[in-house]
Formats: sequence, C-alpha cells, structure tokens
Amino acid sequence: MPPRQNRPTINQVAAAAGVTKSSVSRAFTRPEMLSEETVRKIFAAAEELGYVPNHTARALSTGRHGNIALIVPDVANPFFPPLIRAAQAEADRSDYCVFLGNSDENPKQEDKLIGRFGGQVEGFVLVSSRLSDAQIIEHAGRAPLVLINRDVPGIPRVLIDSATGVAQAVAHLAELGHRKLVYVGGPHGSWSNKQRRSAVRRAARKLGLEVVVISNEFPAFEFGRKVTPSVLATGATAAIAFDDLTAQGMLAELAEQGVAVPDDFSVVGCDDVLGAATFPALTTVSNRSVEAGRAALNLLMDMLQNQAIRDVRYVLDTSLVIRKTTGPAESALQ
Amino acid sequence: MPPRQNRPTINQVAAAAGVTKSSVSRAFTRPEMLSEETVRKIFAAAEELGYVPNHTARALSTGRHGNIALIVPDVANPFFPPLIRAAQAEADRSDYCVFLGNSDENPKQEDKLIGRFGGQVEGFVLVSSRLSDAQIIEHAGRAPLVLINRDVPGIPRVLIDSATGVAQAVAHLAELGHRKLVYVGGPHGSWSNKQRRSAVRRAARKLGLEVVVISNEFPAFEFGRKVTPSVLATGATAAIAFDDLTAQGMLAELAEQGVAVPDDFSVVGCDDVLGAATFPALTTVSNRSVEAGRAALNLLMDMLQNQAIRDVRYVLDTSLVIRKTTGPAESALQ
DNA sequence: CTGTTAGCGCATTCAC
DNA sequence: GTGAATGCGCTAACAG
Repeated sequence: MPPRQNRPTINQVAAAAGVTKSSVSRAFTRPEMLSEETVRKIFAAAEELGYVPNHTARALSTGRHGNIALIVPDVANPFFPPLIRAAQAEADRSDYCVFLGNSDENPKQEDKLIGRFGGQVEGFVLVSSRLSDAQIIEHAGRAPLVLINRDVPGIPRVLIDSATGVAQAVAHLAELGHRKLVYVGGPHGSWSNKQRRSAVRRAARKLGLEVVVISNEFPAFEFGRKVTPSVLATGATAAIAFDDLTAQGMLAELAEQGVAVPDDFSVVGCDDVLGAATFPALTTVSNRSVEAGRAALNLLMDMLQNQAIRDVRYVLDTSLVIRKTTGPAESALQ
Repeated sequence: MPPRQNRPTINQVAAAAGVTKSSVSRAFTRPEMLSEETVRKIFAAAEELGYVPNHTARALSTGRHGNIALIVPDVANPFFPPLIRAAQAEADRSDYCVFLGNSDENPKQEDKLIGRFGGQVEGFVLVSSRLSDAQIIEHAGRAPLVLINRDVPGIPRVLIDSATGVAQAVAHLAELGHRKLVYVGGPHGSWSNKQRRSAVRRAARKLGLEVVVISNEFPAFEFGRKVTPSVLATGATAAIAFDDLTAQGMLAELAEQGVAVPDDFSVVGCDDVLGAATFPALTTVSNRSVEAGRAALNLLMDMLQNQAIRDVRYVLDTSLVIRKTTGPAESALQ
C-alpha cells in the first residue's frame, strides 16, 4: 500500500485513554453523551499523541465532507477575488473548507472541475457559470448548487443587478445636462453586458437622452483606449463603460489626447473594482460582489441543513458611486 | 445515518456487469490487468449507471487524496490571484484539486486552516506565510510543504527576488541623469519591503546616487497620494515605490498638483500588477508570481512522487519593465 | 454513560 | 485473468 501520513488514529487514543473507539469518537462529536471525567481523559490522551480526527474517514462514514466547491471563470479577474474572499470567510464560519476551481471561461473545464470535486463536496457555488442551462440543471439535480450572476429558473441564485446603478448613472448624467451619451459595451455573451446595455437604453429613453452603443469583443483596458476616438466622434459628452477597466482605458486615452475629465467629457465605470485608484477618481456603479459571495454561501449552507431545495432568486441592487469623472455638460466639448 | 448522496457504488456496477467489485476496481485503476472484454463490459455498465469512483473512499483506502492546499494571506490582494491561477492550473495538469485558504494575514487563522485541511490533502503551498519559522518547520515535518516568498532553511521554497529588478531601476534612473531619488516604503514587517529597500540603497551607493527613504505603515494607494508632497519636498527627481499601488497613488497626486510625469518627475513601481493600465503607463519591476506559483506546484508534485525531501531554494530574478513614467532628469524639477 | 457490532466505498493482498 | 477476504479510520445503531 502506497505512502500514508503517519497520524495517530482513534484506536491509539482509545488505548492510551483506556476506553474504546466509540468513546473517543463521541468525545469529538457529542461530548455531552460522555461523563466529564472520560472526556477529559480522552482529550488528554489525544493531545498527548497529537491526534486529529481523520476528515476523510469521517466523510466516508457520514457522507458529510465539510467541503464545498467554488468555481469561477477567472481568479485573476479583479471582480472575483473579493467575492472569493467573502465566500471563503463565510464557509469558514461554518467550519467548511472550500475547493477553488478556475474554469478559464471554458465550459468543458468547468464541467470537468465539477466532476472532479463531485465526490468530496457537499455542494457547489458556480460564479458566472459558462455552462448551458441544461448542464446546470443536471448538476443541480445531483448536489446542492447555487448560482451567482446566472439566472436559471428553479436553481437558487443570487444576482447582482447592475441595472439599478446604471439607471442612476444615466439619471445623474441627465441631471448634469448631458443630452447624448455612449454605452461602451463588454464581452459579447455576457449576461451582465446585456443587462447593462438595456438598462442604459431604457433609462435614456425615459429621460429623453440619445444613446449610441458601441460593441466590443476585446477585453477591458486596451479596448477602452482604442474605442475612445470613435466615442468622441459621436459628439456625445459622456460615456458609460461596461466595466471599470474599460473606463480606465478611456481615461488614459482621453488624458493622452488632452481631453479634460470631467470638464470636457464625463466617464462612468461599472463594478467599482478600482476603488478610488484612478485619476480622476472614477464615478462608477457599486458591485456588491462581497455580499453576493456571502449570500450564496448562506443559501448553500441553508440547503445543506434543511435539505429543502427552495427556488430562491436573491437580487442585489446596485447604486451609483459618484466620484470625480462626471461633471456638468455645459463646459463639455461641442 | 444522515443524508448521503445517492451515487451508484462499485457493487452496483459489478452486479450490472456480472463481475465482482475487484474487477470493477481494477478496471478503473489498472485496466491492463483485465481482459479487454471485461473492461469493456464494466465501462459500459458504469456509463449506464453514471458511476464515478468515490474519491473519499479511494483516499481512505490508499492514503492519497489527490488534493493539495494553497494558503495565501489575502486573495483580494492583486499580487496573489495570478499566482493562484497558475498554481491551480498546474495542479489540474496532475489531476489534483486545490483547497484555497485565506489567512487574512493572521497566523492563528493560517494555523487553523492548515489543521482543517490536514486530513484531506497530500501537501501544502504556503504563500507569504505569516507563521513563525518554528511553526513552519513543524508543519513541514507532518506533510510535504513548500513555501513561496518565505525563506526558511531546510524547507523547499521559491523566492521572488525583486532586488535584481530594483537595482536595474536605480541604474535606469542613474542613466537618465537622476542624482537623487526617494524610496517610498511598504508594510513594516514585510520581507519584500526589506529586500527592496536595501536593494535600492546598495545600488544607489554603487552608482553614487543619493537616496532618501520614506517609511509607511499604511497600505498602497492612499499612502502614495499622501506621501507625495514630502517626496517632492526632498528635492529628488525620481521615486521608486514599494509597489504599483503606491506608485499609482503618487501618479494621481502628481497629476493633481500639475507635476508632469515623466517630464517633471519620474516614478517606478514594483510588482507589475497593473499591467499598462495607468496613465502614463507605469515603469515597474516584473513580479513573476505566475512562475512562482507554477514552480511551487512542480516542487510539491515532485515531493509527492519521489518522497525525498530535498532542500530546494528556487530563486526567481526580476527585471525592470520600462514604460512611460521614467524620463531624463534634465527637464525635471530643480 | 459506555462497549459491541457493522458498515461507508474502495484498493489490495492472496488464492484459484 | 478473476474472485474472496481484509482493512483504511471513523460513525452509528443496538445493547447493556
């Protein structure tokens, strides 16, 4: 038999304490079933030997692994780390360990990870899943599963609704006197992009603003720079970008071209992943990814306890964070 | 017995295929021991039932969990995600799953996580560990363990040596004609900060430059902004910051004060976590965290296979990435 | 309160 | 090549 860690087992503790396995087991799971005396003896022996219950054996016996899996498209995308951190902290509070999976935005990889994790977790959190609805439903049938930023009816999900914040952004710009703005889009297949784009359109229509939509296949910063000339060419006086990185790219290009922000042109980002770390500090839409992570974990923990699989749709509203990149239209170009 | 997932077991497959458990087990681990015929039958039955080997049971039996643990101080610190991503990808190549732990920069928490993971992983990677040398050595005695950015003799470790890149930065500034520069420090207890600070001093002495060191207890961006007036007051014409965020803060404040970069003042960051996403694009020191993650994992995998615990000290040199925030001193202030 | 017994699902001897 | 038996370390009835 291959190498094995040499940790003391329940039997050795039992022998050392002069009791049986059962009592040792109980001492670690239901101490109230034992006399204080025995518990003390057992803990002393355990301490002495450096005994720690074997998680794997316990899992095999009980079917509870005390683990959950968290799968994201890309750990390195600044949107996710705070969410991961929050989820991890929340899991920790319930003594759960978390497997982290990185799908690389790839459905195949995501599916593979789910399979690999499957045997050793009690449930899943899929963030911005790239899987098809059918696949998600299938997996949800096998194990408790909650979604973040993916809206599949019947599957518990928490959604960050950037529409509210985006609408506020449009209103904010309207109030500042802007009459024409452009929405600088994000990744083609993205649920968030669709949501934000239509939110801009809807709000603009309501307020009588003109809006030009520019689409994008490339990611973030570079795209922000490249698209800026076209944005200016539309004659608009403000832009709302799909995300902060795109906005940051625009800021860089505008500075390069000597266009003052917000005096000559206003820019709004989305997701607030940069904090105030741009210059000028970026007006943006809050993202609430921390709450999303926390909420998803609470949902999951809930499902694990009362194994009722409720159809929850937990929506987190966003709001506008006004900083320094938006200003009155009077002074703007045109 | 509490809830249990209802996956088919090896026995059901055996029954369906008309063989015994043993054969099914072999079909999944050492198919070459069986006739092609039986293997085919077994796989067919397994497929039919949707059988997947139970990872936990297998781990209990073999002592190999196919998992490793990765512990970082803070997932949300932009330095770590690329490292995590690389490590995770590398683990995946060897069919390992990775537990992610977030220590919150807290030794207690780190210790607790190691304990919790202990029973279900074959090894650990500790990134920028906050544990004492003694604790690290103790844990390394129990299970294969490799360190990143922590230099404990006897424990396999991979170190990112920012000293080389920092020295290049000083040389670069000297070449541009700068005679006096300031090092804007980072967190007090940080190994990296000490390393960088002394690298700046050493290189400056060698090249006959004057250097002022400003220390910092606060993190990053805000500190960069606040410290800028003092930096300018020194009469230096260039600054090297502990990290990119600090540099970015300085950039923002310099812009605010109308000091042109790099015409009036030069700035160098460290870690290259921002890519070219500042304006002007930041000259900085590469970080190689991706390679560090990959290397650590390869080391660990190596230790798991040939269980020889070698004393490896793997050092990754860094180098200067010249972008747009450094320029000749002639035109600078003073 | 505590000991006895029987698995959890699988890998691995050892026979045949 | 394949089957039967044993045990990984622990929990959970069932007794007493």
